[in-house]
Amino acid sequence: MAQKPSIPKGTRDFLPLEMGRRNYIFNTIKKIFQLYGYLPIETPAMENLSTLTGKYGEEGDRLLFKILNSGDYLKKTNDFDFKEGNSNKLTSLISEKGLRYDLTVPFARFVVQHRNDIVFPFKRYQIQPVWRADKPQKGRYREFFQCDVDAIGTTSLLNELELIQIMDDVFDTLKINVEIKINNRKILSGIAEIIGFPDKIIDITIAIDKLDKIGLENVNAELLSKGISEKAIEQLQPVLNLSGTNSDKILKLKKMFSDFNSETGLKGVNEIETIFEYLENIKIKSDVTLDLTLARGLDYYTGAIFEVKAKDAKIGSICGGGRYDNLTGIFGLKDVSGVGISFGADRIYDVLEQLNAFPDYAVSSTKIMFVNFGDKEEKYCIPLLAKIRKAGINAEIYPEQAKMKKQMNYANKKNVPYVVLVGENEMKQNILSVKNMDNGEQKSISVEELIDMVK
RNA sequence: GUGGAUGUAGCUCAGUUGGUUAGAGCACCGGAUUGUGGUUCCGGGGGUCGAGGGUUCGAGUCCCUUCUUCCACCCCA
Repeated sequence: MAQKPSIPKGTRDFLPLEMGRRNYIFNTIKKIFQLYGYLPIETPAMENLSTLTGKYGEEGDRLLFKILNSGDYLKKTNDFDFKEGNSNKLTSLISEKGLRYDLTVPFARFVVQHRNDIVFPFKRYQIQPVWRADKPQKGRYREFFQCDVDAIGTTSLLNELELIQIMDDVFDTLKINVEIKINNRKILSGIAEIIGFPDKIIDITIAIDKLDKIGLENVNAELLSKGISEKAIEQLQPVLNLSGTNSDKILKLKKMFSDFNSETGLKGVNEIETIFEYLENIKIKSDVTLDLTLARGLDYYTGAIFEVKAKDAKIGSICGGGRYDNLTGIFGLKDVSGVGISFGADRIYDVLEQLNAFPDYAVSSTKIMFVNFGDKEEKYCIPLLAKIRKAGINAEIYPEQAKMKKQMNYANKKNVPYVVLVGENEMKQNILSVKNMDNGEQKSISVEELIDMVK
């Protein structure tokens, strides 16, 4: 019985047209990464679960795709495990591998494992799919591509600057208007410290991250429900209402942190200030704004955090990242700081589609097609084809001796600009009848002339 | 994980208060036209009406379950 073909929820097939467009995105990103001296690496689709779990917070663990052990995957379990109903424990017994959730954690693992084979500071880029067991919706897929750039083994803020330049370059080249938001985890820590709830930093950041979405009142309500005192929330208000230019904000924050003697907060502000100082000397097309409500959920960020939003399209962030001081520590390599960002290729695709901003790039497909008239003609055409291909021109011969109409139709649908007809007459005279599919004109020329014409 | 909408031909969709053999456009295949495509005309193939169960003389249509896709929340690229 024929079954209806389908693919898993949240995954997609890509047609040739879509692949052309996707490659346009990947190629521009890749080119810019290389321009800044980053080198490519790849890591496997699956990692040991021990590498992945606990790195993305509770929510992240839930979204990990786990792979069932091969063979009799139940052999390590017993009746008690099932009766107990502890699915976390059960999972560890039947699954030891999972699909990667992002490219940053596998990269940290990679750095530790290959520390003797790479040169520090190590600048790498990586363009590969990642998987999340999320519920799919607009701009959210279960399999999607991330394009990561990270510099690891250096605390220099020049890296942060470079990443901003890369973001600006990429979106300028792709012609997407964006706002680059920047913040610093140390500032957020400083604030949590000042208001007396340093342990609640995660709850606080998640709440204020929602400010532009749910409004000030709801944020305050959420903070209260997370056990933050009213007095502390009161203290937080000037921060939430912080406005003005980037330098205004920096000045106000500086004052606040020195008044309250918060070393961490001050350090964060200084970092931000340095980055903005760097930016003064170069041209950046995108808006770069200091946004204190930018929190980002990932637990491992310790310094700068970035997020990019498209101004003219309604979709989540299309790029994000930050600095992590101790990601390699979990794998046994201490004191290696890194910073990186990740471009969401699939969302960028959606934005470009919404904006109708894909260029009319030349699809690199067949330029010349030979019509197939019969056995004798086939044999005559084969060396001609070889010659054309040798000259670097994409060419093909219709593989069957089908009706003219069918062959012409094929060429037409594939947008082949030139069709070559070689029958008895042409063979006798040693010429080709070449039809221009745009205007329908046809002329008799030699192979050499054809090559010159198409080249 | 929570809530809402959705599903009819390969695609986009009609289908009356439940009533004969479920339709259209596009796409596909063939012919008009055996060495000339994109236009036109004529013809043709294609459906477990998402799946399973129920109500009914009778279900694409009503009810239940389940799955898919989309949207919102959570979270995120």
